Amino acid sequence: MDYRTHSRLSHRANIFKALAHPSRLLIVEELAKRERCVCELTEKIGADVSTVSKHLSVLKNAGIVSDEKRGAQVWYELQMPCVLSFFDCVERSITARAEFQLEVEREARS
Amino acid sequence: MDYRTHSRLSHRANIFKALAHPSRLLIVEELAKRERCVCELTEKIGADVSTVSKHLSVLKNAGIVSDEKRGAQVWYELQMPCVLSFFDCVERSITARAEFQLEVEREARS
DNA sequence: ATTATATTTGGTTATATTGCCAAATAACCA
DNA sequence: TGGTTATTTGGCAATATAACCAAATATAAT
Repeated sequence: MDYRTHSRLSHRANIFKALAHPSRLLIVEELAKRERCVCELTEKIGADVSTVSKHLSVLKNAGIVSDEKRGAQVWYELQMPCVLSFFDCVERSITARAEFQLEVEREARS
Repeated sequence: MDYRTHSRLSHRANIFKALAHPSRLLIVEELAKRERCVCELTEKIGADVSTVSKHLSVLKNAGIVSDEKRGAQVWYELQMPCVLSFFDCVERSITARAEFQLEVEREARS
């Protein structure tokens, strides 16, 4: 793989990596509804605030969310709404696979 | 986060995780053009065959590709073509961010 | 039958990720 | 001012990933 290709794909991989965690996916789903402060997201996720803060920093560095400080709180907003359409793609694939598995098992039984 | 939500998001995260590596993204791009055997992909990637084989197994376990053995070779095929449309989404975001950075720098200079 | 090619698997080492705690920072309130 | 709340950062321990080599397996070729 030449340097230029590797650089392009590494950049792209970083965005996938940022989304590759259940808590961060929950954050994205919540931010798709409306902006949220760290305390609200911490409540939803049920982990230590410091952990959630680090997850948010991963998403922010990838350009997926942005933050804005208002008073003592920091509010996060989704900056890449097109990830949501990929969730649909993933969901369809998961469903298709589950159905395929059932099919295989049905055939194995018969 | 309740158990059901966590399970759903973990599953989804596994798909993102499978795509979160430059070599695996290259594999997806190549398979988007046509099916490929392991040796062809190994050539393109420029890593040890065993490494490429393991990358392929990650993609296969995630349901992103499928494999078929023909003679001594194993041919891989893309099973989740909708990932390609997400690449566009990611690319647009990367470009938008790069332009934003330039803007910030321009303002800083003036 | 033996050799060569294609692919996967096991093992090891190096590196990256994740989670929590403690501490630092910042804004608000009494 | 002093205390409380919201958030981030540093550090550490546990776990997960990734790369290569060596070895195992399967097919093709001589």
